[in-house]
Amino acid sequence: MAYWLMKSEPSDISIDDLAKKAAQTIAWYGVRNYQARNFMRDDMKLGDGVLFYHSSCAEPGVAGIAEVASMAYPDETQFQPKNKYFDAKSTRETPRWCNVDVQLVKKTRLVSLQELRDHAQLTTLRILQRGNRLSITPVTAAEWKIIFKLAEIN
DNA sequence: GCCAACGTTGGC
DNA sequence: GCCAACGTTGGC
Repeated sequence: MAYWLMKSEPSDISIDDLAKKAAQTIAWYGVRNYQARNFMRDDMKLGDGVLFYHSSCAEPGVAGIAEVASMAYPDETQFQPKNKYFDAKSTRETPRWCNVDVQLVKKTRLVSLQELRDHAQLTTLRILQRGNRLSITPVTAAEWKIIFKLAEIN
């Protein structure tokens, strides 16, 4: 079992939006970075743990726990000409982009970016590294355990 | 809105 | 295949 941190802009899809979806599940569409895509396509497995992270907002941080709910499959938005994620170079025969489904496990208190930064044992967390912009990053079991516990403290 | 950091594109 | 220009990300 692997663990991941997945960024979402709450103005697009927040943890509360996810909670309102059918089966509290969404397709993680819109990833247009090869490294992030490869994580979904090559490494994600059903049941992998996901830290649902709010980015580009007033209070960036981990907002809840989710899990990988499907294996990767073609991202539908790449085929939709009016969609902002449309990719003219992608075809049904050889799709370029894929996504997994992500299902909410539970909303937690917000574990802020600052709190993550301040934690002595989280200095290795990928999103805290200088210049990291990847929207999907692996999380170690040790990091997961720490953040999971932090989120539990209400 | 700024800006640092990084990824992608495309001319050569 | 190099690399300058450009676009995007995301915290502040």
